[in-house]
Amino acid sequence: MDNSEVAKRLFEMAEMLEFKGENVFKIKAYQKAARNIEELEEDINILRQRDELGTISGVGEAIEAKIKEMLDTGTFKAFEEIRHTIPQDIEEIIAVQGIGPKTAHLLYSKLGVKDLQGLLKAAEEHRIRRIPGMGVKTEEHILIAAKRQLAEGNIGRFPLGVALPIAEEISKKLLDGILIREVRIAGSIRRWKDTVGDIDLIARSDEPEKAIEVFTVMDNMQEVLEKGNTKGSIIYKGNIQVDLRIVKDDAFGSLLQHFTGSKEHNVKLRQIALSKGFHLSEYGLKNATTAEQIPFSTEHEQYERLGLQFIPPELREDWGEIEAAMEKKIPRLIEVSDIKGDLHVHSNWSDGHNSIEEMALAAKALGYQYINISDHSASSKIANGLSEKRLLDHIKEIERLNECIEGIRILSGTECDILPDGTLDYSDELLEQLDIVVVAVHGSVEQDSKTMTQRIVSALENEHVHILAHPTGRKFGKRLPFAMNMEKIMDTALEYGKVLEINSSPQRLDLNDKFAMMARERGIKLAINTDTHSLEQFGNIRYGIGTARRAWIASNDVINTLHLKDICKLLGIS
DNA sequence: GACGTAGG
DNA sequence: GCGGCGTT
DNA sequence: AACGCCGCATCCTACGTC
Repeated sequence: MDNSEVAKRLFEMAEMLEFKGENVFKIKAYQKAARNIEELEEDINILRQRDELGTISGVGEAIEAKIKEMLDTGTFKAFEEIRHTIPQDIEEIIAVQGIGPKTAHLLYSKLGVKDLQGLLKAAEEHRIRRIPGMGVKTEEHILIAAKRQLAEGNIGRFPLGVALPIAEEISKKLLDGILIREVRIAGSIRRWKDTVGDIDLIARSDEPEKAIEVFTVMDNMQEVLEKGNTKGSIIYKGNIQVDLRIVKDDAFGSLLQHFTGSKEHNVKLRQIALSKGFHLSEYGLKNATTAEQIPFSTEHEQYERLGLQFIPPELREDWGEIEAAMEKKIPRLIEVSDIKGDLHVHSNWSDGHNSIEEMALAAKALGYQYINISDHSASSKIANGLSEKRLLDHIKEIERLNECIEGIRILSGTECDILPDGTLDYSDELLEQLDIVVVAVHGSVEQDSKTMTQRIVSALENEHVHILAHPTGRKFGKRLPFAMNMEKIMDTALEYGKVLEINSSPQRLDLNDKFAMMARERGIKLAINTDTHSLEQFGNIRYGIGTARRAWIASNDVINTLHLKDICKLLGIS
């Protein structure tokens, strides 16, 4: 077992103890030990060999013995014993809105509820309201929440590309009335996380209660979860939860910061505040001795008061940004306006909707200096991929257009399939005639890790290749990432000077934040492209930029921030 | 007012 | 359950 | 050195129910 597996077991143990209603501090002790093991630099097996398990903070006599047992046998007795006393599907019950470990345990011990179906039945038969402590309202809520949980297509998290447009739509509607002056999207959407659990909004209003009221009766509202003085919570069309929070204007910055999170970032900020003698909350700082409240109308002021440089929302994950901000070492992150061209664009020659000319003019209108028309290659039959002959015509057409369109350079490219054996879909002679060669895996996506890795490595070794598009192939709700060894692929990309793509399509966002960070740390250059198939999809660039910012990426890590002249020089384009 | 749940 | 503290 | 005692709580807040 490695560190994370040991930590996971300890976390599970804590959860089970919580369900059992064990001593809170005991639960916390397990969680603390697990957290510290997770963050450990060294391999726990090596610590064990040196008999230094006890030096891990939070690991005492009892947990040390359990870790040893785990390292030897893969589990420990106390874990197995307690597991048999707890129903298997308890997690799906705790996942129901409004039910936590205490209620789950109560329902189990009094009614024998051990899975979602049982919960539904208990609610329908009105058995829940008879338990002391539970009432009619609680039962009604459980019934609705359990049904929602069981509903078809309930996936829990939503791709950012689904949630953000809904958040924008709701924000606009809320601003229609006169009660609400300003709405801001907060939470994980504001941090540009690739999937989000809910939509978090904050607003400014002189009459918070009325504003919340308006929110809870808005169009497409399906269910009201909460309606208070400063906060409302609804289920919106599409089964997505939306929370709205309102505070007075003077604390708007504090609220925005709080509701943007992440939770881990907030906890750390609050610890810093404590060390300076303050309590931090969504209302601002409170002097620990005098209880004086200090609200902040902007996030900038609040960070500054804590002795920190301003931290962009995308970095607020407790991935080292707070330490960097203390030393004033937050980098200047890439922005949409840094992008000078799009290197992955489709036209109606393959599966795009618009002509090359239309795409070029749209890009020019965005202020781009160049686009790479990268239509599919012959093997992508469904995508109307270009035969060798059609590719030659494609090249000629681009030549012709470049002569008559001013103000933007159309690069002649391809999105060439990497065939299952690692060879490319076009001959080297043909690839040589192109300005930019983008390669990607499309078919045979089920290959095992070794084969897939070698397939991509072979492609990257080809001297004509410039960019690997959507490297992991994932598509939200449709396809998991390929089985592949990303380390090896990155090693190869670095060795051969190849560029990895951050594909901005909101169903892909591939590379994701973590892999993009890994690439940046290794010094691999990136390209942030839209993979657009229509004029509107150029707008997806914001998703790719958001992902890049989460990876701490700066303008100079990305090749399509270069001016036309410089990118031509870099890629050897005449 | 206590408790449980949920939110970042 | 951990770990710092005072006590023996 | 061994033992028992006791505070701890990754932070701070809102809402609904009983």
